[in-house]
Amino acid sequence: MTRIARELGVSAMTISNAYNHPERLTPALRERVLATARQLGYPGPDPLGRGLRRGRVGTIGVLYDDLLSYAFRDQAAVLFLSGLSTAAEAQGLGLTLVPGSPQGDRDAAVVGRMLVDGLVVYSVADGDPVLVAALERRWPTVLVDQPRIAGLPLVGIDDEAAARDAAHHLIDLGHRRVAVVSFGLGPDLRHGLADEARQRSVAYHVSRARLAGFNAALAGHGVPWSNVPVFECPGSSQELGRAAADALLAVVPRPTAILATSDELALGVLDAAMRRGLSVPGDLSVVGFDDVPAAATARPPLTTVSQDHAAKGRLAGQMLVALLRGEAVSSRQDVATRLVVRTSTARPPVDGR
Amino acid sequence: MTRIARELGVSAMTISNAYNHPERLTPALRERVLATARQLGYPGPDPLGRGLRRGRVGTIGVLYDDLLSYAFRDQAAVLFLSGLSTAAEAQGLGLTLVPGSPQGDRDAAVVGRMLVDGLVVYSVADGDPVLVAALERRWPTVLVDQPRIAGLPLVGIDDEAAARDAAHHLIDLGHRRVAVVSFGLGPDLRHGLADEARQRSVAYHVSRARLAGFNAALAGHGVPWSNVPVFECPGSSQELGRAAADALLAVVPRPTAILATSDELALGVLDAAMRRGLSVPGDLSVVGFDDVPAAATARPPLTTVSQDHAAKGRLAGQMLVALLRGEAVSSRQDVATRLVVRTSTARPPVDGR
DNA sequence: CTGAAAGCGCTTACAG
DNA sequence: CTGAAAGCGCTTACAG
Repeated sequence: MTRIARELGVSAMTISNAYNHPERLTPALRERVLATARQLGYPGPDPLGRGLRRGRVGTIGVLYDDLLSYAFRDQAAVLFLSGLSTAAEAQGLGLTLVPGSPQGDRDAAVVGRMLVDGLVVYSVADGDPVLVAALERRWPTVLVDQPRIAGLPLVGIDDEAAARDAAHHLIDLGHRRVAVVSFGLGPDLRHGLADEARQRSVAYHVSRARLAGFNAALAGHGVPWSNVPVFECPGSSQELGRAAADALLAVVPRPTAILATSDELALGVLDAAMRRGLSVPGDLSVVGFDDVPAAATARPPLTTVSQDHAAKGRLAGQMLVALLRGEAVSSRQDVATRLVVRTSTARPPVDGR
Repeated sequence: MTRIARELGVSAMTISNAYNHPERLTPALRERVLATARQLGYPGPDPLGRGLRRGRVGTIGVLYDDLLSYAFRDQAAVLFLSGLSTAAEAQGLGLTLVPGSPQGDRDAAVVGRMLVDGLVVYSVADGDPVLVAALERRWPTVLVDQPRIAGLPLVGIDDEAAARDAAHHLIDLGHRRVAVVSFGLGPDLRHGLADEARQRSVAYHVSRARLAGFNAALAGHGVPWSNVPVFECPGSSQELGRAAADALLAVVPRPTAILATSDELALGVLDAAMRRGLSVPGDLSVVGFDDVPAAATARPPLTTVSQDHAAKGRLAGQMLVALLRGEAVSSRQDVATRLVVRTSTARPPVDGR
């Protein structure tokens, strides 16, 4: 910047104004500044200098679960980020995704290097060391799909009620042999049936709440939770859902219905059923969660819990923007959910097997 | 930092040393510094101040294609990032993913806000405005799966030769009615058969090279390229591959083989074939590209072009680290590829339909 | 083992 | 319409 100033015989401040307050310069001078900059290869003000002076860097950080490998395989997460980036862009804010390590051993030191003005925390495990370190920085922060933390606004859905409705729907249809396919209960990538101890130590708010909702609805109608196998997948993808269903459907007598905690998993379940020659919903009913676009076009179209992921992202972004402006923000915003009944659910087969 | 210094009656420099050069302090003093910091809620040196002074922020940026929505749906991209983050972490460098906008209208202004020491550019479309703006910043940069840019080191594979081998394999088996399922030819998210004009204007290096390889092998053996339908998908996912195959397999006479430019697409093709009751490889041969883990476990296991994505990421990371150190770096590093023949390919059906 | 000084690149009040 | 000065938070030589 000094180079350009010297070259033109003007002050550094004039260069700064050429970029930040064009109206303060005569158009001719501004043109001369930009032309000289181009010529000397000056790419515009260094964001470090600006950031230090302004106390703002113009970027929002997104903290998500360790598992980069799965975080974006779920259309729900992608829709959320798309809504968030819409809100950020509207304010001229950039978005930085702080990646996890695929081995799940992300180093909390990355937090000390983060150059952001605020943070959106999206479905991170309880006690995640990066989360802990980030909270210490006391950035303006919005939580999404997380347990409450005092003083931090939260965006979410009523996971437990939504899950209860989903399970209720199966009960109403007459199902009594129900199994669950769930994404991670903890950050340690377990894969397989989750026993009682495992279920008691769930580290993800969303998993905890949805299982609790399933439990409440089923147990309330004569299906003891201990009779409901819960297959845990280390993420949310069709492949994992398929593998989980392969395990659950090999049991005799087979479950007549499967509740999945995401549509991606549920789509995998549909696929596994088809590969085994089982008819959905004739032999097996399947319920998803999220209502991603693929749920409606699946074969058969998926009964699922609908929520507006993009709206959730936009809302979180707007709340963070308000926080950055020092405006008051409501401590909790719930996005509505709604059970969408399509044709992947029906009464159980008459022979009950 | 000044607060802590004042509180303890020491200089700011001592505080800095407590964090950056612990050995320069007596352990007792260091402990006092850290304790006071904790007490006063000081989270450690502000990375902005450090960055400005050091001329380094300790973070590598990754520029990838506009489409966040698809970038991570492909296991190949995820493996690449995992390799890259391994190399970055080994040097204590953070990784910042600069997200695109899902609508493909990412604003080049984000570049002016990026706080990074260097850049890895991963399969970005020719002329992408963010890429153009980023190159103007003259950060140390490594290109991956991109066309050459003078002065910038490049990591890649010989896409054209690998594609040629894949197509050759089908020719050798006797196939003459071949179709192609390709991921994006341009950043504009088209979906459907790509005519000649579209194929001439391919904006992604990788798509261009692979189509050229298919073309060379097929045309060289009596299968004119104009007879080979190329179905373009706006990304790389199983769903898109399935939809593409549905379109291609509806044609009479049906192709006896499909070449896909990624395994994700090929897995979708397998699924579409199965849903139509077609046997693979009895009725249809399918070839993928990438050899992601799911290729080997697919049903049937997928014939595909194998490349080591994680190694590619590690290599790119190591080259960027060398660049940041001012070390010399070779201008081009190719990762090996190899056609892995599994059981998704065989001779065409005798009746040829 | 600890400190005083300079300066990284920028922008904000305040003058003129 | 343009400028001189101060300072954002830090760390690096250099002294002592």
